Amino acid sequence: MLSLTEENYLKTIYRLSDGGAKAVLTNEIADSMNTKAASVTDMVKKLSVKDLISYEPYYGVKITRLGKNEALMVIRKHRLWETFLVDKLKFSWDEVHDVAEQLEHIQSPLLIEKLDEFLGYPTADPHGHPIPDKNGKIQILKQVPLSEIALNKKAFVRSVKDGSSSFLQYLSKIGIYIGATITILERIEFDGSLEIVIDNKKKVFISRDVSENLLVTE
Amino acid sequence: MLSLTEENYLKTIYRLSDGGAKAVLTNEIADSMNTKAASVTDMVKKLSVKDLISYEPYYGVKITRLGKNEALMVIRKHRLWETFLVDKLKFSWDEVHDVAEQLEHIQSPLLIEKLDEFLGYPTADPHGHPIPDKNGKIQILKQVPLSEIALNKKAFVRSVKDGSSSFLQYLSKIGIYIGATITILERIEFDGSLEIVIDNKKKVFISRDVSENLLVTE
DNA sequence: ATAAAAGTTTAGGTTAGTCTAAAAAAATTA
DNA sequence: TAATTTTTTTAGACTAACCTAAACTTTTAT
Ligand SMILES: [Mn+2]
Ligand SMILES: [Mn+2]
Ligand SMILES: [Mn+2]
Ligand SMILES: [Mn+2]
Repeated sequence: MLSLTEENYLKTIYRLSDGGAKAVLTNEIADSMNTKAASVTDMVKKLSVKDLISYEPYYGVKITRLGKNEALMVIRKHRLWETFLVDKLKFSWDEVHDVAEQLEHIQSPLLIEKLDEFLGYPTADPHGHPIPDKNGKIQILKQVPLSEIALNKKAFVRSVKDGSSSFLQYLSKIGIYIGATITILERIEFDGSLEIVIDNKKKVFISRDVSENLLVTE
Repeated sequence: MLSLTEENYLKTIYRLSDGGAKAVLTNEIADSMNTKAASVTDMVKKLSVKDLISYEPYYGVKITRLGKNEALMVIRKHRLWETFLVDKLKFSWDEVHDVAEQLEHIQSPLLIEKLDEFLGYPTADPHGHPIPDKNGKIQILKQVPLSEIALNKKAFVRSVKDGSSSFLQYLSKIGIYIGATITILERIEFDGSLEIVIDNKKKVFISRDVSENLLVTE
């Protein structure tokens, strides 16, 4: 069984490698986890011995099938718990991440099975992120940043790229939520900001940065 | 903030001291936690510095008001989680303890507040044990072991003294649950075992040991 | 192609929590 | 009361996860 720390490393490596596609460098992991490169080197050696990643000194690490599966199970737990917190306990979507970061490490297959059932086998968490099923299968929806949508085309908000509290709180404040309808009225040449209308009702201006972190479908 | 280990020590000391009443010896703690006396000595020094217990070498430890409150908050979390697992996720009462042992260490006052509300502010867990409120107040019900009840008097099962899986599974098997009605038909002189009738329907024999671990009210 | 810079690993330490074995204190027994 | 046994503490070590500083590779720049 993996330690809390090992689980966190695997999750980070999985994310930084874009789901196992590319190799990840020591410093990337260190930056992402707020640790030092020397600590990362120690840990990747450990994970390597357990066949969760393959590690070649100076060349970074690649996650193995085994490691990928472990990472997906942690992500599954994280997102199921976030869904529980929002759907059942009435947390707002900007309050759940830190608590889920703790809950994701609870070890009990039965608990996750029953939680999943209790929630009605959800396929996405409160931020629109897909929830892997018990076999690690993820339902992938092709989404694009709002910034790439043409003028006057209706788009539906599906997920957020950045899940930080401040971003989520800002979205709530201006009336954007998962499922909202957005139409771009004007694209400002100068800074790439957009004038949009939300749910055919509310007109607001959003920065390029915001539009790039909103993923939508047409 | 307390570590998981510190929380577990405090909970154990609280329990072994009968809620703070009496002093607890090093070896009692060691036995109860499956550690060694030397480890306990180290930890009680640490807890003592934090004013959670008072410790005099060779004389055992007494829990302070502060330590008692911390212990009660861990117990509160443990019992709320057990209630959640049984009431919402449909765990059976013999499956919840080990998972709650993990969940009790999640740090989030908001989570516990919302969980309590979601469960309808329960006052007892699935084993009939009282749930401290957010101020640490416990509702005490005077209960007696079934072994002390007179013949042919109706008694209601309120809680179990022993919460082990095997005991709980046995109770379920013979039809005893929290709230069940029990009447003693005969007390066997030889070994103190009892012939009882459950819910005015089912007659069974139970050992003295079982009758001493069932707490009832008349 | 060599020197400088950047990135990574190694060496050696720290802390929390654990252990065993030895020393010390308290309790029990003769 | 003195000897023995039991309990507790101290001393010294171990592991997981972290750190800083130094050494070593790899990359980039001259
Ligand atoms: Mn999250
Ligand atoms: Mn985590
Ligand atoms: Mn329990
Ligand atoms: Mn615990």
